[in-house]
Amino acid sequence: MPELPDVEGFRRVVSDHAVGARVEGVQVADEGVLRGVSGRVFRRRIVGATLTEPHRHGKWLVVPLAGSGGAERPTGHPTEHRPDDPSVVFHFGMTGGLSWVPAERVGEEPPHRHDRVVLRTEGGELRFRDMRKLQGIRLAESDHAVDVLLGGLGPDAATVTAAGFRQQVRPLRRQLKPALMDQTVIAGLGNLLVDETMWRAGLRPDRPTAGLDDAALNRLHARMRTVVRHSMRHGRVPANPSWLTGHRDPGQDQICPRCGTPLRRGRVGGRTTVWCPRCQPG
DNA sequence: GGTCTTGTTGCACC
DNA sequence: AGGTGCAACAAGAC
Repeated sequence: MPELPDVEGFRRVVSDHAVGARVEGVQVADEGVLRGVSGRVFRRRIVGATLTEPHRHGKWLVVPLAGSGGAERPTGHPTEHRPDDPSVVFHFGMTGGLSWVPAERVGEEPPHRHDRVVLRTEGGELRFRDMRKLQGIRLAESDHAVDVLLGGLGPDAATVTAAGFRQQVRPLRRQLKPALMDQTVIAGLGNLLVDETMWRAGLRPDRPTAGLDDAALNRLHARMRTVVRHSMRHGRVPANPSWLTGHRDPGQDQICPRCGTPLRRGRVGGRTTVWCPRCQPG
């Protein structure tokens, strides 16, 4: 599932329920989702720390910690994140997710077999579930380490300006869809969002980026922003009848909701791609 | 069995 | 250097 809007939904889960909570325990059911850190170190760093306001860049979710690891401090438990405090950094791959289970419901909601890591706080549990373990959880030791980790990403798809978008895309000489999927170009777009965006912009996914003038790039940017913002409100890419997303898959009608033409299905940039041959001519 | 999958990385190759 | 294609990661659906 997770593209930018899904990750935004996970950010809200943390923001709405877990900010200010002190981590009392960490269960690592499957160490395979921890990247670059052992379960032991991860647990030691996190237990006793307080979760602070999360932020998202593209498909990455950063949860900064206040205070870290074990030792009680004379001042009590700090609740302000400082630049040299660590952050928990999530990437959800294709099948990851984050949910909040309030303490009073923890008993009724037994662990799912794909719940890989659980952070327990007084108010409830933050559960990281991931079927395939294509990505996972990292621990960045400081804000600088977060910057290094995420430094290669392009501007976030939800906030990039038209000028920023043109600047990123214009120099490229490649197919449009793989360009937009590339997280170093624009961060946050996945397969569904990109197909939706190009369908609305009337551009074929396999057309070259070269030849798109400022007006075309501005239009593409505007469509992208509409798709991304609408999806963010839903916390996922909506399977709305007026969206390509509601028609693209076998089991759906696979008819363009705008013109009724049968949709085309193929591979572009190695990914399953759906487009309307009439609305998206060369 | 085979093929497919809403993500990313590393590598060979052009 | 920038771009492309493929395998790998892992686990399930059809």
